[in-house]
Amino acid sequence: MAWCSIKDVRNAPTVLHLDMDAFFAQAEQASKPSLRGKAVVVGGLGPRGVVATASYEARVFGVHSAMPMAQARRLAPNAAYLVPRGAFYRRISDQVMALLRALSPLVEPLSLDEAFVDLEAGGAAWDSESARLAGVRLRADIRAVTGLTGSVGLAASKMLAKIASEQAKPDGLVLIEPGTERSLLAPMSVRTLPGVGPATGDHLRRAGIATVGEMVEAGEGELVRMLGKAHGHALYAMALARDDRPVVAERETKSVSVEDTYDVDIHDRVRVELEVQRLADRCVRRLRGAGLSGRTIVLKVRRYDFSTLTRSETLRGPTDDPAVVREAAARLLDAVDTTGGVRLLGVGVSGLADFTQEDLFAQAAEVRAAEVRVADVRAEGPEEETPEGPAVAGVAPAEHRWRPGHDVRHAELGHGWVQGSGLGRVTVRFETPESEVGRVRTFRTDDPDLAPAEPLPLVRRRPDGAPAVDAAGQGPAVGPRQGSGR
DNA sequence: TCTGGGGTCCTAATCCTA
DNA sequence: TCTGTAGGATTAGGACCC
Repeated sequence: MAWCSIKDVRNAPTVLHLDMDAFFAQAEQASKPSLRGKAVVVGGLGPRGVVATASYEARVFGVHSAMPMAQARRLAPNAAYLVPRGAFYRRISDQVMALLRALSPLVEPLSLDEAFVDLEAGGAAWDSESARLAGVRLRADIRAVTGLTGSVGLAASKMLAKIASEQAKPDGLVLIEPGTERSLLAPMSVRTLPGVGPATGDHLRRAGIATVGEMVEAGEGELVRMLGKAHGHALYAMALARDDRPVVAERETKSVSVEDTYDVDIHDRVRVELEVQRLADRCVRRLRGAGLSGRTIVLKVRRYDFSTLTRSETLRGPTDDPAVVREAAARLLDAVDTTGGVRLLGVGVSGLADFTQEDLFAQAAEVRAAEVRVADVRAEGPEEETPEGPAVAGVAPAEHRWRPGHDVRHAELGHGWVQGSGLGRVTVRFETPESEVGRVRTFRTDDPDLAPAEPLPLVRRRPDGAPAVDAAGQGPAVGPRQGSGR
C-alpha cells in the first residue's frame, strides 16, 4: 500500500535483488557430481532449440542464453547438453522464495531464479549495515538449504539493486551506497538500464549515445523525441538513478498462452488447423488450472521466413470453454495465409477474469454439437500437460522417454540419470547429489529394470533440526511417482 | 545451421459512441 | 438532426525481460 509514497523515497539500501547463478545449469551440476566444474548447457535439444542457461564453465567458450543450440554445440562441442527440468527447478525455487519471505512479506518474484525483496517492510534492515548483514545471511541460508549459490544486490531502488546483483555475479554481494548512484551509472553502457534492449540500444548508439551519462546529457526532451513519451520519460528517470517503483508482492496474470515451434515447418493446412485446436485445448487447460477465464483469444503464427503475425478476437464475455476458444482460434486462422509453411503456432487468452461469464450467444450456437464436444473434452482428462511438446518426427516413443539429464532408477544399480539415448540404447550414469562421480552403463531402451525417477533433494535434511525450510515436500521420501514418464 | 517459450508493456491505427 | 470531437475499446505489431 502507501508504504512508499513518492515524497518519501527511501535513502537506505533496503531493496534486495537476488539472482541465482546460472540457475538451471547449477542445479544440474549439484544434482550430478560428474558435471561439477564442467561446461553444462541447458536448453531445447531439437534442431531449433536455444540455450536456456549455460554454466560459467560453458560461458568461457562464448555460449550464452538465447543462443541457438547448434551454435552452442559448435562453440562447446564437449559440453553436457541437457533438457530443462521445470518441476525440479521449481522445487528449488520454492525453497529459495520461502527464505526470502522469511525476511519480508514484500517479495516480488520475477522468475524461478530471481526476486526483489523489500527488507525495510519486513523490518529486516533499515540502513546499510543491517542490509548487508541480511544479504550475507540470506546467501548463507540459500547455500545451506539448497546447496546452490545466488548473488545479491542491495540498493535504494529496484533498478539499482538489480544492477548491483549483476555486478555481484557469480556468488557475490554488492551494495550500492545511497548518494553514489549517479556517478556509478554515468560510465555504464545504456544497455545496463532495464528497458534498453538491442533495438533501443542501437537507436541510441546511432544518435551517438553509448553511456548512461550521455543519456543524461542528451536531455529528457531528446529521449522522448527519439523513443516516445513513456519510454523516453522512464529511461531519463532511470539514467538519473530515479526509480520509485515499489516492490509488489502480488502481481496478477494478464494473459495465458502456449506456443510450439516445430522441428520442421508445417505445410499441410489440415495439420495446421489440428495443431491450433491442440494448442487451444492446452491453453484452456492452463487457464482453468489457474482458475481464470478470458475474453480475448489470440492466435500467433510464425511463418517459414520468421515473419510473425498475431490475430485476435474479443468475445462478449470471458470464457474458459475449450470449444469456444477452439472455434475462435479456428476463425482467426481462417484469415491467415499459411502457404509456404509455418514454424511456430501459438494460442493465447487475455483480458482475464477470475470468473466465467459464459457467452450466451456462443453457448446457444454450441448446443447442437454440445454432447459430442463434452465427450471429447472429458476423454482428454483433467489438466494433463503433454510434456513432449510438438511432435518430433521419427522418434520412437520408447526412446522419447529417456531425455538427457532426467533421473532414472535401475532395479539393481540404483539411482542415476540419462546421459544420452538413441538407436535403441540408453546410457545412464549412476550417481546421486551426495555420491562420488558415478559409473556409466548402457541398456536397451526397453530394459524392464530401468524406470524414470524423481530428482533427489540436493541437500539432505539437517540432522540438528535447524529451521527446515520445507517449501515443497522436499525430503528424502519422495511422494508417489507422477504418472507420465518424464 | 539461425533465431524457444511465456510473459509484460507501449504505440499507433481504426472504429465506435457519447 | 447534423457535425465535429474526444475518448475508450479493439486490433496488430514491436520491444523487452528472464
